[in-house]
Amino acid sequence: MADRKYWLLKSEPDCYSIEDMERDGETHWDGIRNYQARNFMRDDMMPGDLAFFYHSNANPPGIAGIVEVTRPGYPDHTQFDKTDKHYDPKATPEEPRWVMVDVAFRSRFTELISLTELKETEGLEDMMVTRRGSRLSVQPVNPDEWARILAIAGVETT
DNA sequence: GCCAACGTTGGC
DNA sequence: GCCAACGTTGGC
Repeated sequence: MADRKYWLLKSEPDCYSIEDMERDGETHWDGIRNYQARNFMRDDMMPGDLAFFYHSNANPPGIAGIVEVTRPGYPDHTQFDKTDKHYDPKATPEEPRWVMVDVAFRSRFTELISLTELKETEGLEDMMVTRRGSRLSVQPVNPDEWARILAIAGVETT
């Protein structure tokens, strides 16, 4: 797949971990409430794209595995649900504000690649996640960075 | 728990 | 449109 794109998706393992992802097999990536992240999901993520599953707010934080996008952006149902933490009173089904994608489990790394290790790896200096203060929860990853990280993980191909 | 680095909100 | 106040993210 020549035009496949690569991503990094953050999730707090206390909330939803790579183990949960492996167990579920597939899930909605809902609850994203940041416009830049939304735009990536709405405009750029396509089925077949691959993403690192990143554990944030974790000890240690880092990349835990890989998921594949299986459905492109569509309205995030939690924005309409008054009982949901991510309810948005300004969103309507006619004019939804937030989107989600579906992702499927692909692999879980034998060992998590910690943020410290990412920061120490040559060639990853420009990744958003290795830069201080980066809070974006959906980030593009370039093919070179993707390959370098797979090499660390000891994964042959994906 | 602290706090830096944001993004959002709302008064003006 | 400016910007201060506030809320959130997320490493440490």
